[in-house]
Amino acid sequence: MAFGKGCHLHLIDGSAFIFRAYHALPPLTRKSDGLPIGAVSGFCNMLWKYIEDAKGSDAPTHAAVIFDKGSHTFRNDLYDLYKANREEMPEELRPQIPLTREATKAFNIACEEMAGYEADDIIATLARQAREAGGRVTIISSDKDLMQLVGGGVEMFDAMKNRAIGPEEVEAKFGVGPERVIDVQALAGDSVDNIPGAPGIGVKTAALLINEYGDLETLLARAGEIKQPKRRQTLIEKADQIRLSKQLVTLDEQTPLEFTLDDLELREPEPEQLMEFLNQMEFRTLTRRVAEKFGVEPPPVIETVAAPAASSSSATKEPEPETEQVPFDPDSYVCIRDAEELAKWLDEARAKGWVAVDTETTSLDEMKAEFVGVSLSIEPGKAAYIPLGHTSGEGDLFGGAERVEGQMDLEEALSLLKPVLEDDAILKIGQNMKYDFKIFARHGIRVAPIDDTMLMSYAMFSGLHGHGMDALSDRYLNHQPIPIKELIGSGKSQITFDKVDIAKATRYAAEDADITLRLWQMFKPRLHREQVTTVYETLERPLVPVLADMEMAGVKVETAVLSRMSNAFAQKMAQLEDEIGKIAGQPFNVGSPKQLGEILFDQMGVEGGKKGKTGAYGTGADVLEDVTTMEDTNPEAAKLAARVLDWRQISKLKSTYTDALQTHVNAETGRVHTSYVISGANTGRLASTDPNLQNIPVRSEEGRRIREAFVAGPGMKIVSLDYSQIELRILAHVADLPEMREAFKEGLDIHAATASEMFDVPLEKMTPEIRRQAKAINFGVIYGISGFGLARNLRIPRAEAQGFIDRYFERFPGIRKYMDDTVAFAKEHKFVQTLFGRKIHTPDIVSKGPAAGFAKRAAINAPIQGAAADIIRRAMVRMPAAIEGLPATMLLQVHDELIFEVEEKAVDKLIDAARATMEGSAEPSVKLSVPLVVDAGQGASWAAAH
DNA sequence: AACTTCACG
DNA sequence: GACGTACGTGAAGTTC
Repeated sequence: MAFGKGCHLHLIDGSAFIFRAYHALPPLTRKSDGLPIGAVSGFCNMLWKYIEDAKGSDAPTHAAVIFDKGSHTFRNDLYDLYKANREEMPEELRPQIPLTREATKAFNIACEEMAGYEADDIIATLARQAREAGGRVTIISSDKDLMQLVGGGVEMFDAMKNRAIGPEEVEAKFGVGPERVIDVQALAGDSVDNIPGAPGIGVKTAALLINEYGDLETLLARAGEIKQPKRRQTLIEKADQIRLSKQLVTLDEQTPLEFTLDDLELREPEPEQLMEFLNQMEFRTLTRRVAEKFGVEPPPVIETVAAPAASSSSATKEPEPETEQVPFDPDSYVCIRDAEELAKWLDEARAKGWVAVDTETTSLDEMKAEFVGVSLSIEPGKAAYIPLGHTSGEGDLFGGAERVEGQMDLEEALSLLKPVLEDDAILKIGQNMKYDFKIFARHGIRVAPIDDTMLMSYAMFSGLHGHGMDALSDRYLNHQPIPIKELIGSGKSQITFDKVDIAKATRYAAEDADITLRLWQMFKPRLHREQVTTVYETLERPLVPVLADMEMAGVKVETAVLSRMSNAFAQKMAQLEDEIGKIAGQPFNVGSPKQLGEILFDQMGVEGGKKGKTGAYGTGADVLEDVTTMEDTNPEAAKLAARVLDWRQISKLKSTYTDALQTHVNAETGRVHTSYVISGANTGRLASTDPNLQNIPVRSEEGRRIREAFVAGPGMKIVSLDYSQIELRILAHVADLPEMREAFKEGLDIHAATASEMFDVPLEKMTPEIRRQAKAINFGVIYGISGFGLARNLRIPRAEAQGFIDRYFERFPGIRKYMDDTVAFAKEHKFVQTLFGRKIHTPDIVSKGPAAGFAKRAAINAPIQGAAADIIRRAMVRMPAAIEGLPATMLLQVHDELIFEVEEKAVDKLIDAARATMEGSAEPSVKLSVPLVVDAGQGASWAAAH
């Protein structure tokens, strides 16, 4: 039926329905997999009720549900702060948005949206068209922004209050008729949508003014006549802002729609289609109601395996894929070679609200990597690869290799990808997203929002297995991906990805995106079941952009300083080698523990045993140190050991630091860019690689000088802030040690205070030796103390060490309870937890033999080390906002320390802001019973800042 | 690739 | 009664 006179169009504001449903209902989840489903449930119930209610005498002939699409509209182009203070869409809600589209279609109601326009604009346009065609319109919404449309056959209906909104109701709200609503809104502004309006003028005053002058333009033209000086001044000065506001609140009645009113003709739901959807969502009640209504049998209820309340994770292979899995088919993957095809895929991503993304590049180093291709996946089995930088031939000094035909232009592809990658209504899913984030960031694209399957795995399964894609695919999808080696080879003959044939690359790269999407679909609901959603969302995921920015910033390193040190070290080493050769009676490779062992123990007759599976002599520093004490029995060996120790120290500094660091200086930036592995340590700590900047020497005077090469740029300073004794403070809190808590509150030297408590020595009579022993015990406790270990560390008899430990437990009874409770918890659950909910799995806790001992100590240590890691992660996530506007950059993290580069004049401000953020970062999640204290230092170099 | 050693918190 | 033991990392060099 063509739309015309006598027709009645119902327009449902879909977004309003969704939000109302979301906020009205408790957070329901789908039973079979834990998918959040509350908003969809509410949405369906509202639609059903609407259909039932709409059947009276005034029934609609045409109807549509209108949705917003994306968040960027033409209004953002007019005013970049439009809706800028909108809160992020709740995490639980995001995956439900596409489902509400599906629900609408299942109800057989037209479902419309339009990129670049708000739902309100589509509603305005349809209302105008219907009005002009002589029909009537009812807008199902109570949104005040739609009230400008009321009149001339258009009215609104508030479904919650069950009342119509006509011209009288609009006038009651705005003080003017519908035709002047936008004038009032332009003046009054709107804090929700961040429309500025005229400062100091609200709806009441606006209506007064409009009623007096007739309309907005007249008012602005005659603003000079206004008596109140403040009001007059505002209207004159802010006229532009008010006109802009009017533009923003005015709905676009000329939205270019791709459908007509006739397409919206109301249809009865198809019972089967509808029930299949409802059943899939596992809405039992509604499914039954619908079945009754249509007089058909409800479909069989989906068998659900109730999710266990506690964690169900185990070290064994998961039998997860219960439902039929779409088979992997590399031949089905699409190779995207032109803009039309890419646009098609991106539209599907928009419709779904998510897309898995993976990049292929020429290097593992994100700071050097060039784009070779991008792969996308929208649903399991459906993936595509966009080749962008494949080359052939060798290339030479004068020209790059030849570009392979049939590839999109990189810039063109990126310009199409950018709006999707930055659209906050489209979730970008990746495996190790920090890598892809950095590649895109270097091309001016900030990917957001994101999900990362590697980090999901880390949050759920830390301690159980690795989180690389191959391992996850094998374990959870029972699928072995194409090994990268098959494409690029290995070792010396390895090639870069751009040299890979496009057809092969498509099969490999698209598969990665496919796997990532499948893993995500499996992991997302499981985060809830494992109760680590908050950990993932507050401690893992938000770290991705923060770390990416730190890594991209890099730290300035003076190669000249390092080079000078290298030369000095080389000289010293040669000298020592010479001496060592003379003592040994023959030259040998000092760097070879095997040769050294044979010379020391076989030729020079030092008493000492073999160890290790290989049967080689142990020649570690502790062994050699023992040998140096044999001046009386074997003076030659003692001397040799001492020289070797010196040589080893210098060799280490040279090869690992002064030499290697220089090779890591990026040619373009002149700085060193480390890479942090978020899932690197089981406890929640980060790991730093390529190069590792978390183990730059500091303990020895010689080594510490390497930090002099880590410098600030001109006019800048290096600032270092570190948590003081954070692990002991956490121990004092979690193990409930009142004496230690008090010591921290009083700001005492904690090791001295411990010594005083243990050995009954007053603080003023403390000796360095007693304090040293107490310090060793304090650390021992954190590591899961044993008499043997403490004895070795302090080089005292085992019985004496055990005596210390007994005494410690006696004085701090909370310690023993903490240890016992933690181990018992680990045995029961096979994991331990930090204060912030991070889980660290300890499957070996039940094994027999030495592994059990390791697992036990790891279980004792993990909640402490892990909580400290959580605390600094929280600080890092908050840091960008905390130091916003300051000329400062966060550069490095070293477990309990954050390092910044700051303009000299802002050093004090930076320290204040960063310290406050760090000291307060446990809150509000955890209120510690001990204060967190942060020490700060500054200087031209890292050495000076420490 | 495994092992040893040693740098850091 | 014996066995092995501090917790968490990454990199370089040697050996197999």
